[in-house]
Amino acid sequence: MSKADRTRQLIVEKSAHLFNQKGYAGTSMQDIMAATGLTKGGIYGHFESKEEIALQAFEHAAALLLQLLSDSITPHTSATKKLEALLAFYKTYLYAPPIQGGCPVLNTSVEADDTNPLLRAGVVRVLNKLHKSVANIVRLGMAQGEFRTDADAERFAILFVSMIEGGVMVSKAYGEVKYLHTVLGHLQQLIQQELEV
Amino acid sequence: MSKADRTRQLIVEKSAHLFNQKGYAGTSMQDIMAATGLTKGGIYGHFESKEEIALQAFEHAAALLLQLLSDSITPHTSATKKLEALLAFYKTYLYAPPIQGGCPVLNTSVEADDTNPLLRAGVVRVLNKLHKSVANIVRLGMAQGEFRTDADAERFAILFVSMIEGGVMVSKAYGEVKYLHTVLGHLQQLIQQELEV
DNA sequence: ACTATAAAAGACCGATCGGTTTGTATTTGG
DNA sequence: CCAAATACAAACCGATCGGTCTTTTATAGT
Repeated sequence: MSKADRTRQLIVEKSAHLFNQKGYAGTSMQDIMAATGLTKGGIYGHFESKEEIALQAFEHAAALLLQLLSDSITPHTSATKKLEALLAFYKTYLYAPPIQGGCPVLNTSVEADDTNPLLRAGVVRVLNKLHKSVANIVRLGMAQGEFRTDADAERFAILFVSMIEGGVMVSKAYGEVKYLHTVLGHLQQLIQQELEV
Repeated sequence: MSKADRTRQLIVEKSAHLFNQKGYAGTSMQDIMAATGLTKGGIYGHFESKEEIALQAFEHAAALLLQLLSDSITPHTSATKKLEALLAFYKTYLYAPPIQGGCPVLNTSVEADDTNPLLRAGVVRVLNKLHKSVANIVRLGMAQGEFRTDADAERFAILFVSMIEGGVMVSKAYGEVKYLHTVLGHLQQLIQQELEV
């Protein structure tokens, strides 16, 4: 890994935390300089604009999240266990978030949906992956005979993702995990009542 | 209503739309000047800082939302009808939002939870009101014999609010109402399955 | 209508914004 | 180990940031 690549990665990782906590407009190049220990010359040698850094930072944060989710579900063969692994992941999410500042999809979406088409497009791509991930698990459960054959995988995936994002937002606002945990509890119940045979 | 009061209100109303779409950090005094047709002198005669405007703008947006929700539920006596009126309100929410830019609670919460304690405190207060509103309807339904006496009003309120916020966020990201509608459909189902006798 | 008062305009402030440029270190391939 | 290439520091740029202040204009009570 070349020096340039290492520096690029440093910038992306450090600014991912900044953007996720302070937002795109709320994060200045000064913030990125302080977090990386670099000067403007060093940063703009690798990126041509603050926006490009923000896009890369979001991609990094999203990739990390998707990787952790993937790591959670792959050990299990049972679809129920896979879904429960996702719930377990989010149960500790607010205590030890991979990127400080909460869910990058939620944060970026709310700031970018009316202002930044490129970031918004990135959010949509990640949301699609999340939906597909969950829906695929449901379909696997149907194929493995764990879940009802008339289950609606897409609908369940939408409920799963929306509810968790909502729970994360409310819990972050309050600074209490109770709200997210209530939502996760309901999702657990939903798996049993709507999916399992 | 004095000239000063009218101007204050103009500033609050116009900037509520701006902050809700572009965020606190993303909205400049220039934006507020352009939206109100006033100059800095005219604005800072009524507010002492941008933050004070943002706080008032959030209170205004939240009060408007709570008023519209109240207007939706008061005509009905049945608790089921009241809850369904809330669902109906959110069914058209993204088409004709009272304040452009989506849910002010969601938007403000996501930007402020890590950066602005005063705004975050406002968010918590509004979320409490929303939760109480829904929980009170559930308790009314229990008292009126519509809902099971063992229903958990607080838990239902948390699910109600979290799911809608999550649905709004995902639908706004996609620019499609499908996601919010799926969530609203599930809530309708939840009323029948978990609440009604 | 007149006058005391309040509201708004507009110039102005230092600080900071994102971004560029130039010179100096520091890598890196031969 | 050396030279061409690259990475970074630091000074610098115009524009814009939030906010102040003085002056002019408009409002309100009498």
